[in-house]
Amino acid sequence: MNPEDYSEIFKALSHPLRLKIACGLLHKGKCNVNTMVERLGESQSLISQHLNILKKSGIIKGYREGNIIWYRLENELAAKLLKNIELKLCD
Amino acid sequence: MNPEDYSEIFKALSHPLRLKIACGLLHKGKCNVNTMVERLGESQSLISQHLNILKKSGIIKGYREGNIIWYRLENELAAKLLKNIELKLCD
DNA sequence: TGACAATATTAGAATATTATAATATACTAA
DNA sequence: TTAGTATATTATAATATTCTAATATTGTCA
Repeated sequence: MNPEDYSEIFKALSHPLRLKIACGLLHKGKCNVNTMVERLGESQSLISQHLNILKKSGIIKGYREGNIIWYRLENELAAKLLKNIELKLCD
Repeated sequence: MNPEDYSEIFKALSHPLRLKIACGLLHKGKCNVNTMVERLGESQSLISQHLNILKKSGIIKGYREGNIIWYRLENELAAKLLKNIELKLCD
């Protein structure tokens, strides 16, 4: 991991909505898009776009189960970083 | 601290150069601008601009000592986050 | 004071990010 | 197959970030 790699993780977490999503996943374990849409009160498109950014940075992964895609946190560094954040942020 | 506050800290650390600066300060304790310029091989203006971003986010503070300004990490959350990063990044 | 050293600020072009709106894709069940 | 549900993608306008080059500020010392 070089500085660029590290800063990419920080960058992925540098948006309030992505931070909420990632933090939620840390504590809930998994979540699907529509549930995030409801919980976070943002449009489906916006949630999906931000999920994509988290996905591209390697922080989360999606697993399809029939009609639904479950997202999970899949990055140890991100998990460690998120543990420094107060819980009440997360749902 | 709300999600926006947290994400600002991440944002400040989301650039490779700022991450190097902050990580350097974590481990060296303090540093002045010209030393950073030499160590990081970037222009004085660029270093100064990025220091300003770190300063505005409340991650670092500068203390003048005559002609020189010493920068220090002054944020507990940032310090905790940076401790999750491999040391060899830091000088 | 004037010259110099250390640092900050500004302007501007190039590029990246963000949110909205509209549309597309993938799967399920009837 | 068709309708419906869940999610992804695309285009676009607005805004923000980044870097470079030039200039300004602040403090020291002769």
